[in-house]
Amino acid sequence: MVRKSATIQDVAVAAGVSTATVSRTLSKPSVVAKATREAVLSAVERTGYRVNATASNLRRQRTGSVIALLPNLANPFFSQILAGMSAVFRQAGYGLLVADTRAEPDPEGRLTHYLRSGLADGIVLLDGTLSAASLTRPARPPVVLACEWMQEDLPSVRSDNAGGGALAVAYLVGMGHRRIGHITGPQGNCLSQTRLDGFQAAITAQGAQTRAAWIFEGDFSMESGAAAAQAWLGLTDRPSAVFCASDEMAIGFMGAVQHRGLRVPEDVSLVGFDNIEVAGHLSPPLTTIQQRRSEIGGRAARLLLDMIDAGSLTGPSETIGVELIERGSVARIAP
Amino acid sequence: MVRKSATIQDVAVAAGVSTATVSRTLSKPSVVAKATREAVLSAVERTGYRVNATASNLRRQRTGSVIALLPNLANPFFSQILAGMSAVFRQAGYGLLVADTRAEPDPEGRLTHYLRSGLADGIVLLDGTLSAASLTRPARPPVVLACEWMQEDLPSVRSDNAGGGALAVAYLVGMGHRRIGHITGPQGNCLSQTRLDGFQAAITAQGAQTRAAWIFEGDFSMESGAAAAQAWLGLTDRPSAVFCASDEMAIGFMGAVQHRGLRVPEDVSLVGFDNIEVAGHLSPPLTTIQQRRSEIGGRAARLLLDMIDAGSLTGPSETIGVELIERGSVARIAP
DNA sequence: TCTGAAGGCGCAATCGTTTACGGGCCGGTG
DNA sequence: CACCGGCCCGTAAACGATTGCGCCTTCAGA
Repeated sequence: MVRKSATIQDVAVAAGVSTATVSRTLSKPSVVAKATREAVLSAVERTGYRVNATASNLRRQRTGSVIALLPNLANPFFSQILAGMSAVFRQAGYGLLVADTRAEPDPEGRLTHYLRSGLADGIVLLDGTLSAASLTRPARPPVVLACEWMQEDLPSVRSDNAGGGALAVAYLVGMGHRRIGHITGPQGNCLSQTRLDGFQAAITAQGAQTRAAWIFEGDFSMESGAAAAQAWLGLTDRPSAVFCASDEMAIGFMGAVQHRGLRVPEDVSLVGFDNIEVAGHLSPPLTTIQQRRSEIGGRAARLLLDMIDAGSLTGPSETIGVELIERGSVARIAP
Repeated sequence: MVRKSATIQDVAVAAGVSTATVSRTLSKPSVVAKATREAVLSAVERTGYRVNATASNLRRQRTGSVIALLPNLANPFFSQILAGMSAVFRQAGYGLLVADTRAEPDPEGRLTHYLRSGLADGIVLLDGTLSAASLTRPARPPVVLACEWMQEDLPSVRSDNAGGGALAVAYLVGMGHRRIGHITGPQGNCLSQTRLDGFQAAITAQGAQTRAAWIFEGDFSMESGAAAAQAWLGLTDRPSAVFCASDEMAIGFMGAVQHRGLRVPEDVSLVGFDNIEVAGHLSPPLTTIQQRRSEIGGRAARLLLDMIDAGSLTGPSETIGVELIERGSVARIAP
């Protein structure tokens, strides 16, 4: 027969105390006498007791886990943020559940589901496009947004996206570029908009120029970067540099123009955004704006934990600085 | 005051039945009379009742979640397998917990911890290097390995790695190559070994040649691919093609030789392994062996669910076929 | 010696479900 | 009419931990 694992009862018997004392020894060791504590710990050791998290959670009216809702688990960008959260939650004794919102139909329904399900003590939302009406429900768990943000005043942790756009432009101008294009993310996305705003403000501030025909709409994917390259190739009057709102679009762009026999950075300079791992191994290696993904994840996790502890539905938003990683995809040109 | 969410008691009162009937209606609708069932469902609707998973799990002696242990959450290769598992587990009503084994010290201890903790009803292990002695414990949850495998007879779901190596060689020979090198994964890794075996068997079978100096040891990373390129550059007698045991190493290799001013595929042909997303957007696009990562994840998940249902610690291993994706990193040469 | 406070511990209720068991009720059969 | 077998459903006992309440000891101070 399979021996069930020991319960707190077994430990209590083995130590000659009550279950209450065992429980206290394990959770608040300071309130039990030294001798008792040692007897209990020894009994725990002997019986191989492990606290049953389910029972504990039921009694304590919590679930012991948090859930991360992300648009696409397969996207390395998101999974690196997850990695940052993972360690923080684990140390705090929370399990990290993951769910892919876009893998199935009705992503907003999924969010609503998780808000109501009581499956988690908190939610990290990595998809700012979801705007569930259920966020106004009174008895929902705390939610923090990572990377993206929404109109509702949910706390969020994100990079300085506008600053990144400005940084890219300043660098390009410093390298002698005056005519600068941009590939945006999908329309309506907060990241797209903020990076575009930062880009345009810096263009003006730096005395560079851009124009409507040089602003290509993408969706962060490599394919859309390649499509932008086609549009760029079709221009009679091309910008000498393009700031891409994601590394993936920069890669798509680069691959497509190289495929046409043009060269980066001689024929066009590129600056990406994200600093994904492959960026440094391309030819030429990609100059890009680095987001500290792991830190974003870690901060979001800690923020959520604070809210859970405080029983609060709101908290302070945070902005993480970005920096430019200089590599080889931008040419120095004579102005 | 914050209204707690309705319990099964509230529903029972609202429907004028006992809690047992409510529970039965929700889990085995066929055993309650139609009229009763409708009354209960209506009461559920009215009260906004949601079953408390923690209480249910406690009573049913399960946890309702499975845990995926992966060496590195930030690695897109693994996260895509996760994505494949995610949907399957969700539909089966299981939550998917993730944990990063290598993010913290003592990965084997972590595995042991999860085996004993009772936190999950099953474990998907994506790290074949862990060989916890605890796997022999009698009362452990079922475990399946995905991608990798171990000496112990745990069920596993993996690609046809040897077949992939052979496929690469056959293709290269078909393109006229006779002198073929290889970048392996880390020594001792089962994937490395199997791909190497498939490679060498095919070299012999196809009448091509390789030699010890053309076999470079890598670790699947871009850096190690770049290092292999340095070694390759240092050879006086170079192979005309290199089969890389991962796309990442192929990318590192390609970046490094291009950086030296050599060209792919004119100066060296490359075949990768995995077909990661960026492979098709490189210049040249990378010819590679495709692994069906999402399917691996899905199959592993289903296998684990079967084992959980059957209360079994063993199950059938599966091998998923691979295919060669022809792109532009291999030149046709005159033999 | 008596009193009060405080430290240490046990009793038992409680968290919300599931499910074995048994008891009505109804209809059919002998 | 008695009996029996199915349906349905309610009663109540778990599942394993946490914790408010209160009792008992001990010890210091008067």
